[in-house]
Amino acid sequence: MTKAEKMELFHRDNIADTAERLFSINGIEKTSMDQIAKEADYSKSTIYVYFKNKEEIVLYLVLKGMTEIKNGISEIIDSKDKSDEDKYYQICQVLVSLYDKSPFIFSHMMETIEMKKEERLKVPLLDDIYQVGEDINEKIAEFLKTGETNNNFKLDDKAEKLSFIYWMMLSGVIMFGNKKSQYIECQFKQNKEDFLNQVFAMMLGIIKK
Amino acid sequence: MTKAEKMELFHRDNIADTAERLFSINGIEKTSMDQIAKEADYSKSTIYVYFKNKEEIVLYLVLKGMTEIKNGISEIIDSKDKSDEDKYYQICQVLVSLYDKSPFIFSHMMETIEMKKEERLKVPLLDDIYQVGEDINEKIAEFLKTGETNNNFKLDDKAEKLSFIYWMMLSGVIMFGNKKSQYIECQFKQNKEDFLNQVFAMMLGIIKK
Amino acid sequence: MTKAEKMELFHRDNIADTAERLFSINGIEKTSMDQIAKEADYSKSTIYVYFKNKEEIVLYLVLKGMTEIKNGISEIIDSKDKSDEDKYYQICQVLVSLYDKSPFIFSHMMETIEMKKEERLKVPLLDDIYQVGEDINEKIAEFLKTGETNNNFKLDDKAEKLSFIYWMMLSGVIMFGNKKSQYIECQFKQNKEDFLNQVFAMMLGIIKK
Amino acid sequence: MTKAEKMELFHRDNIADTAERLFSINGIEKTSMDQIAKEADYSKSTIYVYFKNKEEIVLYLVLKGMTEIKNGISEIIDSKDKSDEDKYYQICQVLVSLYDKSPFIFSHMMETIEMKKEERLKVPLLDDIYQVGEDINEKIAEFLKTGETNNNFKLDDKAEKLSFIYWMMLSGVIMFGNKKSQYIECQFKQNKEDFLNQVFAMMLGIIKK
DNA sequence: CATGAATGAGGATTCATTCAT
DNA sequence: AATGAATGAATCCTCATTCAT
Repeated sequence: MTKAEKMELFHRDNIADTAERLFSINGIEKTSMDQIAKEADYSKSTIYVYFKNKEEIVLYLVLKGMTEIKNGISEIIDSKDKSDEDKYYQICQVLVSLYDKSPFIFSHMMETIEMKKEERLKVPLLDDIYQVGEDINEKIAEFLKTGETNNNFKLDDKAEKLSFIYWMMLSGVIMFGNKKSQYIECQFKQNKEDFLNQVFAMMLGIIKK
Repeated sequence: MTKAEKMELFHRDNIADTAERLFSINGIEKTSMDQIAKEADYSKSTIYVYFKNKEEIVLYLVLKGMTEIKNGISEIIDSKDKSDEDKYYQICQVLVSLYDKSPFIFSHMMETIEMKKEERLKVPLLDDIYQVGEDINEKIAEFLKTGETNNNFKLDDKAEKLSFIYWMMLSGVIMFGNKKSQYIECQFKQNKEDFLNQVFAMMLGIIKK
Repeated sequence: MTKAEKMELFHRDNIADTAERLFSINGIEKTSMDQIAKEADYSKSTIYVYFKNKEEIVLYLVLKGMTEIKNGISEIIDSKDKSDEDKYYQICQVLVSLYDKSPFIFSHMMETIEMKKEERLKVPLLDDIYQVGEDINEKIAEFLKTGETNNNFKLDDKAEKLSFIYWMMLSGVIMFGNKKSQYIECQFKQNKEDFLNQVFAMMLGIIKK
Repeated sequence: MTKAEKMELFHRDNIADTAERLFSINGIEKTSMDQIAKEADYSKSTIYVYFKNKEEIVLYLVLKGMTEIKNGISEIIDSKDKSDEDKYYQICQVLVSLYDKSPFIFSHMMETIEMKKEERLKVPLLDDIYQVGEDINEKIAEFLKTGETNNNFKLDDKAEKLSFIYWMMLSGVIMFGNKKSQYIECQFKQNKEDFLNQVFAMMLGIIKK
């Protein structure tokens, strides 16, 4: 990595981090490029030097967030001294943490995916995001298979598909649970964290032997 | 209902239906009042005669959609000649149908809920929507309890809470499943409907005795 | 006056009174015909049966207000048992009272006057307003002349002109004094009424012998 | 002052001057941002680069106008070779001139004043305007006191209060006199200027010894 | 006589993006 | 490499007024 590349990365991260903060507080739509520029202490045009447009900032952050998840769950899955059940709950926690930091990434992860690689390549980062998504799915699939081998899980379908199903249920539940946290507290006298853990447990029941 | 009220309702529905179509295609934010007016063949100002603002159109549609769900599942749950399992799958189908027609309602149902009634009452329809949501939850809770009585289900927690958990899982899964339908078809060689039914079955497993 | 005319007058006053209230609270520009109609409990179109447009309501009220002034000060001036000085202060009070009730009339009285009678006649009521204005001026002029005859006032110019000058000073001072009432209270520890009376006294000094 | 600041000032003044012209002709409310932009030959959005909103243009002009008054009358009051009476009439002329250029400023000066400094600070320029207003009042008060010392004036109250009273009378009279200039010419066969000077003379009589 | 219904014509403000320097 | 300057294109919403019934 040349010095120039390092500088570039530095600035991109600088900008992206600021954007992440603002997106998380006010949402993507209600965060203007002006705000990002001002808050990150760059001129608005400079933002456009490092990112082609607003969407690219979003995608950059999504890629970053998903990579974090990938690394987070990989580490958990690859660790030797944990039970499969522990691993499962820790994977859930990785997602919960990401939501706490960058809720808007979840909205993006729930969006339509472009299946034609050639189309994806037209938008910078889009294909990378797809790949990381696939990596995550494979990693979880691997975890499920290992669990089955270990006689902890019982899979009724292909691991890759089950992995995807878990992914979608978890994402949906975490997003929903966070949005409705007030409702949950009022109605069930239970904080969001406990509630989510209860749901995670129920979901685990599906494959637990 | 007087003739005048009928006319009013007619126009409101006319406008709302057009909006529903546009919201479903382009999303709420990217649908402008101009578009709705043009497409519904009213002048822009006339739209404002029937709806106070854009949000009211959205809420009108959300209320309508949720009321449809409520009625749909009530009918199913109250019917005498169906097994509890059949009822469950049919409830799922009600949600699936609504998504097909008005996906944006799901986005709204996943949004934060205002818990202070006095605040809800400030925005027309908001409290009605809340009430219908509660009705739906209660109805599903009732269904779960009956299922338990019938020895078909085994509930590990209060029916109302389980009802809510099912609600959020179903909503999340349907939304996610639809957004990712292409992915599902490509990866798992399975159409969206079958896929969703498989997930519904897995979820049923949680409470099935 | 036929019954029909009585009805017409009744409705006009009904509407105008409501408008007066709203104009006084929110100003003319910020009061919409919708509001007037709703508040007066007529349909919006009915308003247009009794008044050609919004401006006519304003003019109707201005005419009414100015006629009240005219009558008020005429009564004072024509009364036998008051000193000229008392009469002066009472005239001032008539204006003060009108401002309290209908501040917006003052704004109108300070507006440009159309001098060509043929032009005035094109807008309903405009010429009537002009005439009442003239009447008021003449009445005050008469008062000043009597005061001079009584050896209470000393006029340095024609009474009609002085009358107009007093009219403009009084109007300006009352309007200004009301708008700045908070400032007056804070800076001079004096309530608006006392302050205005002090100014009226100073102004009286100009002609007092 | 850097070149950039100069440019900024140049554009602000460019825009403000155009607005001033339009405001003077058609009034503030009836002048649209579109008009200002078109007339000043900027794009509408560019206007918003230099002014936050329409109100800020108004306040900018009000501040400018009042500062002009302040400087104008300060210069007059501080000059050594004029009689107090001359100074008085020249001060009146400063106001008359401002009205000729920017009548709408007078309307603003006659509006309610926000007395809570914290509230004023929320709107850019508002507090500055207040301060300049105070400066003007103090300067006139100083003039009155000097006149008293010089044995030319006889003050019956505190100079600051008299200063304010003169201010309000003058503003009111100039505004009224200008609006009614046609009436004055027709009725009294006298041009506006002479008429106003006559009124100024009468007003001077109040404090003249 | 009263009005329900409909609308044309604005109007303020926002913001992502471009481009010359 | 960084940015100051400028803007085109939207977007939501308001309201006085008309007209057929």
